[in-house]
Amino acid sequence: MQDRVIRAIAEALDKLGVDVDREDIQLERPNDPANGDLSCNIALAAAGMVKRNPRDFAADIVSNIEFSADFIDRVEVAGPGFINFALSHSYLTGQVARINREKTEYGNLDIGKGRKILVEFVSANPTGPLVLVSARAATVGGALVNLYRKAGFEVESEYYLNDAGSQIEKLGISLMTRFRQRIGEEAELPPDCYPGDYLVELAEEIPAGEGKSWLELDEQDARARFSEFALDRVVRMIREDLDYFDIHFDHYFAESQLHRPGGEVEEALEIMKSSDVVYEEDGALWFRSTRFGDEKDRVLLRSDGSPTYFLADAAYHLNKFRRGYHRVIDIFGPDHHGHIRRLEAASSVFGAEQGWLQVLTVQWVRLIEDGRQVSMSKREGEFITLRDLVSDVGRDAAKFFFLMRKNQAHMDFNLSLARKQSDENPVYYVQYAHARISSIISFAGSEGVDFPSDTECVSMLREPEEMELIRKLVIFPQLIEGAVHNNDVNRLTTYAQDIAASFHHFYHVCRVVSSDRELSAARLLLSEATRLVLAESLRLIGVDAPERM
RNA sequence: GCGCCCGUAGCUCAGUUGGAUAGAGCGCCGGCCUCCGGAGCCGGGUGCCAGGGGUUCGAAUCCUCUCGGGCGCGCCA
Repeated sequence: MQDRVIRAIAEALDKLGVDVDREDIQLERPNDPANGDLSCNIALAAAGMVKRNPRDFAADIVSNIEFSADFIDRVEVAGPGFINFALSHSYLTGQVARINREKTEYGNLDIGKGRKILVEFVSANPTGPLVLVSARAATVGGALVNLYRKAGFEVESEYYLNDAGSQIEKLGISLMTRFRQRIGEEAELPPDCYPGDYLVELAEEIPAGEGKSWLELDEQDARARFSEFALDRVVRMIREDLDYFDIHFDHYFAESQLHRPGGEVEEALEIMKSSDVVYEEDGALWFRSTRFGDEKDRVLLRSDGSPTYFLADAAYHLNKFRRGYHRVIDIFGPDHHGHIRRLEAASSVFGAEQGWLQVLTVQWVRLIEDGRQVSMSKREGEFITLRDLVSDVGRDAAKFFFLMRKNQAHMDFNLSLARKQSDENPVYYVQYAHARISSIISFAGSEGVDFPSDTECVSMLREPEEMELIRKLVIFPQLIEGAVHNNDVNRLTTYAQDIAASFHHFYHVCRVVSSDRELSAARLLLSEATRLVLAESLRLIGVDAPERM
């Protein structure tokens, strides 16, 4: 739709002998409907170049522009020199028929052209249950995956499992301590270990005989046994949490595999050495990341020769790069934003182009109840978890609320509001619209009004509320495009609320099922088109679209 | 001190990658069910868009400085 308009403007400019890049011709949607459906500012933007008054220039463009009447029925100059286009009635109503035809494929785009991308998210350390930030990241990541798929990318989702390194050792020590306590030994949890109750529970699950036999091994082997046991259970717990939240990953990528002999850790090191971006100092090996805009250089190998967390992370990105993704998106928590530069630096050493790695950050979530902040830690070492939140407010409300904010903004999560199963809660507002439409459609069927095989009847739609609704349904593909382009999944929630509101307005003014059979058929098609767009928006967000509630 | 993020209505936040008169939800007040779902609709807003400067036809949006809040700044992960 936009392409057609841009082409027509470009042709008009050609006729006037004005040379403008097609890229520079941009369309937008005016907020005031009096200004039409699409607006172009090219006359304003190019007035300086052609040394003309923008309004006169715009008028010249308008008089040279050509459209078929079934697409655009009005083109006019307005304000300081905007060129405004009003879509024709037959084009708009025709879109209602189109949505009914394309169904869930409406809004599918081909900007991905089947290229592969990877979205890595959550990736919380497997040392305990998932907490709130992870829930937010899971929601954003899940929606992003859906969105990119809709835009024509081949998308894979991945969870990076830090199953190596010191925190796993501490996890083992923590569990070992809990086990000792369980069998009546004197044992105290060392500092820096994990004090959460879940480890006490895990210690109960270890068969007593087996646990005791582990304790008889030498210190290091004993720890390893407990670590292994803890890791297995905690990972299982995390997967269950994600399952419960209905977020699924194509891959779980274990850090430990990077450390295998000849693995990516070694390779990444070799590449860096041969790229002349490393140096030795104080017995350690450093990456000269400042050369790529990082604040300081980073250690790759400690003076005892062991690899840092960063080296493994870099190696992980080398692995991703070799897997041939067109683009890789990482979603980081607020405490990791300092890692962005160094990973971009490492990626470019491995040969990735600028922009290959896109890192999004999600910010902390504060819970608010009755206007006051809820303390995030229940007791020492126990934080409010994803599971706590979901069992409190429900999956749909949690996801919807997370996506009402842009991901890089801090958010106050209004628990009292999210819990309410009433009109005040925006999730139910949107879901209610979907349920209501479903109900109307089945009512229509019971009254003998069915979907017509011939969709000509849509031309009968002409009430202002009908047209307002149609205009909003028509922008769905552009909404998807903008959301993908900016990695802005939160636009979908705003849009869904907007569609729901427009439907309710329509519903209160226009009776769908009436004695006028043709009009009823037309409104049934409009209702179904709305339902399809709502359901699809909710699907992308990861929220159910119920037929009854 | 340095870096990143944030600052928009009483509260929580949108704001279409620089556009025309800045929007929604919550809260508060008042209306609307003999009729397809009242979890709905209609009406009620004096916002120095944190503040100063700049860029241009045009700024909540871009640049710069200041103020306020969050998070980072380890041979931890």
